Amino acid sequence: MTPLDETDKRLLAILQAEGRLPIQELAARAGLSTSPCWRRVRKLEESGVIRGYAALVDARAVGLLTRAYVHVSLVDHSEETIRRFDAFVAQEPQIVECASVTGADDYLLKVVARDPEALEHFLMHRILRLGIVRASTTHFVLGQKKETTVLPLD
Amino acid sequence: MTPLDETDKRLLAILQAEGRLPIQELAARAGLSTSPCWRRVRKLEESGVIRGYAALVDARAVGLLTRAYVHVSLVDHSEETIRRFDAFVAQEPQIVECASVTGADDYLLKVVARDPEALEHFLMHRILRLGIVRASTTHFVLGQKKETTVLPLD
DNA sequence: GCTGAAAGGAGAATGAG
DNA sequence: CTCATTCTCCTTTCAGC
Repeated sequence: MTPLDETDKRLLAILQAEGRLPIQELAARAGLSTSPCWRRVRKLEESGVIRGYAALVDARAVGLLTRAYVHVSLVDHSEETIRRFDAFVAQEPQIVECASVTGADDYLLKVVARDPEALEHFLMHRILRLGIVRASTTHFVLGQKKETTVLPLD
Repeated sequence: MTPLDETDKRLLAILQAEGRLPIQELAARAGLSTSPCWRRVRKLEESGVIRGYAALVDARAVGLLTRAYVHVSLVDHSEETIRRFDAFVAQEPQIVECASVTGADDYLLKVVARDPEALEHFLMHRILRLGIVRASTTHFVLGQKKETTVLPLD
């Protein structure tokens, strides 16, 4: 848990954009040689700063043309209700984000689907039929202006 | 643009979870040998189905403890206003998601910050001071239940 | 801590069957 | 798709700054 120095941040910035870059090139771009570069990356991985590596798939190319943000309120806040909702979210691959949030509603979900009809069907038949959702408000995405996995590192 | 077969989908599913897996292991897990596996992956990359590879960084580990979703309405919908807002979003690394959405507001942003104060400061001094935001509603994230880059592939 | 070099082994990438 | 081959890159260890 030792804080990141400027070199670590440079490595992370590069790897966030190009996760498969060979250590040699990474080292060259960050201005150090391969041995310490390799050691640093390994440390970042082991300490959990780098949670993993992922291929980023284009949603359109796999036929997922529709997405929406859905505000959700539960019927109550018993342990059992929350547990069931969490389990549902975890197990449902169409839900790609879920956070409990401040405001009038309990959760904000991000849902992907093939088309608006499929999304509506998912809302009606999978979420609302759970029997634990009191109310929901859906915001369909008209245009995705930005969507990045890159976090700012000051 | 040829549609994905089951083997492609299996490769994508694996690579979405482990983007740095060696081709040999990937091939073994998907049940084919290395050459055709490598060729398929290359095709997926070139055709844009795989947009790229990224190291996933743990937000907490780099001191980003706070995030929020922000609904935003612009003062007007002139080309100039929209252009300025888009440019701002694109250039601002703390904004990790931005979509224009249906509903009462124009945009929904996802913003990350060091702490709630830094987030409030970002909203007040960077977004609202643009002079083109009419109204905004902020939902602070209390708990991130799910956050994945993995898309469902049917 | 860092660099540079060097070595063996692993994996990427291609061509032919 | 399999097989075989070439060549790049990874990974480790050493030396020395």
